[in-house]
Amino acid sequence: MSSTSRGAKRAIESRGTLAGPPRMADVAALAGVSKMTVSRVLAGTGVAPATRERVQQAIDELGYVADAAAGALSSGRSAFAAVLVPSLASSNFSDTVRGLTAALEPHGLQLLIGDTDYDLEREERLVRSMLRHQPRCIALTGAQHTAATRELLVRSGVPVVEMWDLPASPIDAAVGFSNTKAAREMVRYLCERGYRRIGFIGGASELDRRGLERLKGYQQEMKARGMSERVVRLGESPITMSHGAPALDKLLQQWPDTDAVMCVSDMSAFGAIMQCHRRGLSVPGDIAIAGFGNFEVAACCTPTITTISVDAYGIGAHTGETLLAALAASDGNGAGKPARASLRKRVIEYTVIARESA
Amino acid sequence: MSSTSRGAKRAIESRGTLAGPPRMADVAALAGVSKMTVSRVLAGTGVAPATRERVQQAIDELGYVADAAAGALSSGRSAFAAVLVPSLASSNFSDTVRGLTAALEPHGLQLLIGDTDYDLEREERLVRSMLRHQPRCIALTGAQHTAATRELLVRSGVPVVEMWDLPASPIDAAVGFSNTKAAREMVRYLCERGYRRIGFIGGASELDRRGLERLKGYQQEMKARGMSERVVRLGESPITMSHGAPALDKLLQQWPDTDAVMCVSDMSAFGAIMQCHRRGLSVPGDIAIAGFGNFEVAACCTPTITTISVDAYGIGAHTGETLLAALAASDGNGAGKPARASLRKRVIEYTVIARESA
DNA sequence: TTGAAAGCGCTACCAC
DNA sequence: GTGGTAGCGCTTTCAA
Repeated sequence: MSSTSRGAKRAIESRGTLAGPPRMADVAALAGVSKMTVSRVLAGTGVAPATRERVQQAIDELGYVADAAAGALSSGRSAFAAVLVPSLASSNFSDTVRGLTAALEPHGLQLLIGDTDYDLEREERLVRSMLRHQPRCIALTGAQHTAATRELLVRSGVPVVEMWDLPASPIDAAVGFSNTKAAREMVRYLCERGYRRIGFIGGASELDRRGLERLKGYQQEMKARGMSERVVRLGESPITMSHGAPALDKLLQQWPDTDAVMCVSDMSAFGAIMQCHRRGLSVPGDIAIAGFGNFEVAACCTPTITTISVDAYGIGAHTGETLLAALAASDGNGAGKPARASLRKRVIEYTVIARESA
Repeated sequence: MSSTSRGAKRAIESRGTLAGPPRMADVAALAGVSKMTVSRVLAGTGVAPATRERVQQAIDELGYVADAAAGALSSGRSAFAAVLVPSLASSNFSDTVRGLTAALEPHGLQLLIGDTDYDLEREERLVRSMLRHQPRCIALTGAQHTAATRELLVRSGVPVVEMWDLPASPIDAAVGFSNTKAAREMVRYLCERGYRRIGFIGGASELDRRGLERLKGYQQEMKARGMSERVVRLGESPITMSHGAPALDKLLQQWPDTDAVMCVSDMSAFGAIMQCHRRGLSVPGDIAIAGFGNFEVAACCTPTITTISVDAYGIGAHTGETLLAALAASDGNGAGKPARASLRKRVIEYTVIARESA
């Protein structure tokens, strides 16, 4: 656009030489109909079969691709749905994104995916950036957000679902489970198996809220049973496989008689188990190790890892359904009731998967 | 918009009662300037400090968020960059996406991320869908696409980079490496270590093109050395951890004297190693096992896995830079030279990481 | 079933 | 440094 003015660009086109991609008007001209008819063909609404055929041919011939920005501007509604996850690298969250995609894509929604990197400030920036595209709905991870993020979200009037947690006061709605309760359940499981000197391995930073919730659950249940805590926190959250080994070493150094370890995730549990192998400790003979999340590695590793299974894909799928319901509700109303009014909390089940390691 | 007409909506607003989110005109009115000045403040161009201050206050007070669709339509350029990867669940590809994000986000580009699920038809649908949003540039994975995809891409005039491979005739440019050569290098490494009866474990389907390239490399090098092939293909590509165990069993059943196994990725290598543990085979004492990709598990597992390290993040980062260069070039030109003209192939280095398993 | 006109919210362009 | 005007490409609305 540096050498051609707006007017000039169209002028060229009207002379038959296309400057840039074809527009709806070009399709209309080629098919001998009005723009409106082309628009109707694209939308799949009331056009005579013969006309539709001609228009479709013109579309194919020109390789026409409708401009979504213009459509969104004109109709007042985009086809975007925004999703924010802490990390795309975690299979847990990528499964959630897959679930969301499966639910929303068939309804013509295009996902705007963002990776917050476990950073609330970055989440705020991403929310602001995504809001510029007028998404129809938003899915966030977790209950923790900056005040500005909440404000932006509330003001946007767009239905919001928070995933992977059950916030006390959600922005609109939530689809998740109590990480604290789930962790308590794992402690209970270990106790039933006869373990009493149970340690916990988790990350050192405050970034991974769900990890902190799990630690809290461990602490609550240990306290309730009058057992003393053995907590090792090490590495930037969320800790990965490679942190498992040093964390196990530190735990055994501080409390050598530990008979079971509960890890904040299967990743660190795996690292810890590998370290046990290196130290010549048998799992669970010498020490039991449990994980969280039921990642693939937990089922493949030797010994297989006892863990808590969470339906990550289901969280995404349910979130998608919840969001769709909200959109349908707001379409039905006289634009008065906001979409979010129809949203509710939805609790996702989790289960302890007993395997070889604990 | 079901009960209020377009005109009515604005009319309400002009009476002071906002129907819907604030617009630029509302900000302008509140700040006592024209829309253009607000637009300039947002763009960060030539506005007197005092004016800027007032406008910013109005923006904050109203919680104004500019509409990207309107901006894109008016300026003729969106702020989108499209990325298509086969799977978000693979840390390899999510690292590539992170690299792309790091390169493009600082330039104000918003990533449109798509997951093709290793499906070329789905890739075509996603490309079509993304093209509707007029992305400034596109990054795809692999060299294989449907004819329609190529046509769509070429017609769009948008710079395209294909990642993770070095296509013979790229659409525009490529950032990747030869998976075939890399695999040959691993065979050579194993030979240097004295292994001769080398097997290969990979997926059964044709979906994972890069996996097939690696198989080809194995076959080429084995043939060149006059060694006979031992190939097990099992499971939907890309095969994961859980396929490693049955594949190893099958390989040893068919060729019991195998002394080394090269796996299509670290995932299957890990599964194979775990199966060796179960069978009481020592790695590499009884059998050597090598992977591909240098995933985290390769460094954490016991024994640590010999593998080929590929800079997945770097592929994304370089792709981002390549794309940015193309955009800058097209901005500089008199809109004549298309952006893609300045694109070239870029070869990414890989190295064999010698670890314990082979 | 089809078309014409108006306008969505913003930015390029040119005046001042 | 600032404002007015004219669209960007599409869909809504209403008339034929």
